[in-house]
Amino acid sequence: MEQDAQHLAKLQDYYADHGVLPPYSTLMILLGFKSKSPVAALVGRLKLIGFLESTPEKRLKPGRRFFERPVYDSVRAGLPSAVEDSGHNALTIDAYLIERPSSTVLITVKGDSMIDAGIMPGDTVVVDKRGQASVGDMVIAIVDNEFTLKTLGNEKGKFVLLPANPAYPVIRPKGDLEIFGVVVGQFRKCH
Amino acid sequence: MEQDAQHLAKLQDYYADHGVLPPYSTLMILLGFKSKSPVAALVGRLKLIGFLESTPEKRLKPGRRFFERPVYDSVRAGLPSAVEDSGHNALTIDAYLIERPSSTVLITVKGDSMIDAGIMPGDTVVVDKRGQASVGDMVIAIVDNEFTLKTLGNEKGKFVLLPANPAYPVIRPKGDLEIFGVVVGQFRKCH
DNA sequence: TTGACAAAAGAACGATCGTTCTATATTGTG
DNA sequence: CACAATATAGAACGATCGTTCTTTTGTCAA
Repeated sequence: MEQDAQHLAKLQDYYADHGVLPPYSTLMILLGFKSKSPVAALVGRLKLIGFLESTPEKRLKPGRRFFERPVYDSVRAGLPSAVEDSGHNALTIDAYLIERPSSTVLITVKGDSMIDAGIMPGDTVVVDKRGQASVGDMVIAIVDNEFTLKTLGNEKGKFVLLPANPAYPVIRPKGDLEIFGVVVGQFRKCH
Repeated sequence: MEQDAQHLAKLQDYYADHGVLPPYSTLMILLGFKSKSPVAALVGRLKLIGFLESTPEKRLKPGRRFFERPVYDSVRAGLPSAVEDSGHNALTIDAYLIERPSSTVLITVKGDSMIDAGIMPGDTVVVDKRGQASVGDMVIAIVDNEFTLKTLGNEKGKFVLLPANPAYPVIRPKGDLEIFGVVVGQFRKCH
């Protein structure tokens, strides 16, 4: 159906508002139907293409592609509002940023020592917890019992922590360097 | 009850897995009860303190505080396992960055004209499609049939587009200015 | 050991769920 | 305009929902 995209959009907004998908009866009103039959048909279609699923208790739940968003290029190539698109240019942010969920944590950034790397105070970084890193990686290191976000560098065979802000000094650990994890992504909300 | 915290944690995990809260019958099994009464009591308690709510259809839904997570400073507070938080209130990055799914699209950034605003080439910005914006908003404007990412400014009563990079000029549209949407978030994958 | 209280088990209730069927309305086509 | 194909309206179904009640079990204090 042609309207499926709009109906799906309403469903997604409803979920964003309420944290829950509505039952058929509410869905019926929400979409402007006067009976449940078209709702059942719509749900069936959205299930087939992966936007909805059913729980074992026969309730509606978000499907695999429910959180996908369309991706535009900077060059305006028309209006790809197509939901029926096979998802070639659509992605969910979580799946994109997080490759190993079990070892991934999020850390809020304090300070502007990495500002030249495009990481600003208040940003959240996606960190893959692992004790080892390579030179050039952006890492969360533990210095003086605090988390520190820096780029891992090498100076005369020893690891050093490089800020991305000329106002900050290079950190040269006296003993060995404890690495908490490697930064694999970053995100920020504007206001 | 003492165990309420653990039960709530199981509920939160279940929601993170399924995107849905379970009915009492499933909840009963999930929490290890053999009847629904203790579940009803637990739900009642969690509702009182704002972690759960009921929909008009009498279904369970996440309450105001359901997505709360403990906030830690970047000061390492002892337990490395307790660090797994970001300070924001959502279980998924998608839900955190996207408030209006139906009008939200993602646009990949080309060029470094907004680099001082922490937006680098290759980043993806989260854009809420709307034709109107306020001075100071970061906007996607349409100039010469291409998307342009700039801050909306005001100069002698006329809208202008301000880059966040001294190497770029201020854009002063001759006619009227077409706004595609407002940037509400940004994210980036590191390699 | 006994008694008092709290928590859980179990059963029963009307209401609402999602599904499915037929009947009616709408649309497109020749 | 008439007909065929679709989509929606409406009604009915058993199943499951969340609630509430009574009964049983468990726990601590006297």
